[in-house]
Amino acid sequence: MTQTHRLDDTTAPFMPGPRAAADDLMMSLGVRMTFAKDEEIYGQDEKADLIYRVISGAVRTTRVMSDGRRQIGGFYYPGEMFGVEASDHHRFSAEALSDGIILVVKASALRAVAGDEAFGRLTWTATNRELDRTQDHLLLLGRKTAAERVASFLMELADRRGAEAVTLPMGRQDMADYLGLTIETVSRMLTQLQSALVVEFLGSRIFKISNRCALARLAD
Amino acid sequence: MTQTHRLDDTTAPFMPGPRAAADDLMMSLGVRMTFAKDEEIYGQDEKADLIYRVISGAVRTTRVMSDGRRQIGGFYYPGEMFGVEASDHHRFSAEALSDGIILVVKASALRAVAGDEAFGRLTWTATNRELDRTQDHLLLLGRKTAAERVASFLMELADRRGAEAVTLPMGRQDMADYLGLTIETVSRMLTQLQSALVVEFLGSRIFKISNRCALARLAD
DNA sequence: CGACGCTTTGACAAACTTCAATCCCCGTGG
DNA sequence: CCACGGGGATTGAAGTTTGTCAAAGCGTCG
Repeated sequence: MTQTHRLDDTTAPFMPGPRAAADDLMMSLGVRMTFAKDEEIYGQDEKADLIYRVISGAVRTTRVMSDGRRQIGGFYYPGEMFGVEASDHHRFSAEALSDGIILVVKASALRAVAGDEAFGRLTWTATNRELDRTQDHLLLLGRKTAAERVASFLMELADRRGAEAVTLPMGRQDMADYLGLTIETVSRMLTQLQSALVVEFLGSRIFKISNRCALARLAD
Repeated sequence: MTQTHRLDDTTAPFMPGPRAAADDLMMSLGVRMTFAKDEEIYGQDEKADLIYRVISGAVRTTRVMSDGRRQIGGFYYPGEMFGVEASDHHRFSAEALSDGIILVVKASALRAVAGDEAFGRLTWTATNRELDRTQDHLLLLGRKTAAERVASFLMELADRRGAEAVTLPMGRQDMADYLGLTIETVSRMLTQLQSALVVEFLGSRIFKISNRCALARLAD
């Protein structure tokens, strides 16, 4: 979807475009916390009274079944909010994909300072974007083939990060758990996309889209 | 919205559970409309300025890919609200599963009468439940086997309808499109559950849970 | 009764997973 | 500086699950 904020891996507080007041307040009220790779930011069923925003690094939300099967609900990149689930407890856990910095704000404090209305707009927007992405994800998992899933994933990532050469902040296992596949299938689809000259990999974690139309077509 | 529906002026039917003020207002402000089986209630990308509630019958929300593959986002039963997506356009279309009556309210009118706060609570709750269900659905589609998907589906339906013998308001194709399977696989899993004496079918559209624990275990 | 639509069943094919081996990148230590 | 080691990624072969195609069963409604 369209980003209201430009993404920036540096900790620069600059954000082009108009910003809501609650947004600024969040930056000034919040506490910056560092997280190591794979460190848990919050756990499933934990009380959800904090709001988070990625400053640097990236985040995944996951849910795990009793036998260890894992589903990743989403990835979050610098400038994006997460953990704003409106019920009182989290339904996914959140972990850092890499070492990074997360802005943490107490929801009640933000509400008190920003006012009900601004706070409501902020959480409403976040929840809404969340629902939107989850619904796209639903179609991907329910009805797309492995090739389409991988193509969709690369496409969305490239759109969200908006760079020429995109770095994957996650390994194959995380991609697989997001796409409902295995790492082997993900790997095979990636080589397939390279053979078709649709994307080019310059290392296992960095790629460039060679043929955007073809990729869009494959993603459907 | 098409203007070809006649309004139904039957008086408010039975509604289980406690109700909020905005809830009552919705019932009195809203217009009851009848829909025929498979009739569209709203379309994808249509403007979302109305709020809906099932009075009788049932509803599905669907998204269709260009080549016809279809994903059902959810089912809605009497007493449940739908169409409260917070962005300005619907991301799924909604259709009647069977002939039925839908309460339709203009969002802005409800807000004006109920007040911002009550209205906010109502839509917040609805959106939240929606996100909750969608996230469960995500895990189902991403990581569950065909047998687990069908078991989960029967389980959830039975819980939501809360009756001894539950009637399936939809055919196999709708179940398949919700579960990310084909009708044949759904059918096979259903016969498998019957052979295992977990559920009992008294016709293709009505079932009873014979062994709740076993079903819960299979659903994971 | 007969036709139609939906469901079930069977045989086969395709997609994806599993298991296992190898490769490759990258950091570490000699 | 280069060899070594280790973790993640890729590839291959075989297996399993699910999809496809086709036919038969079942129920309902004229």
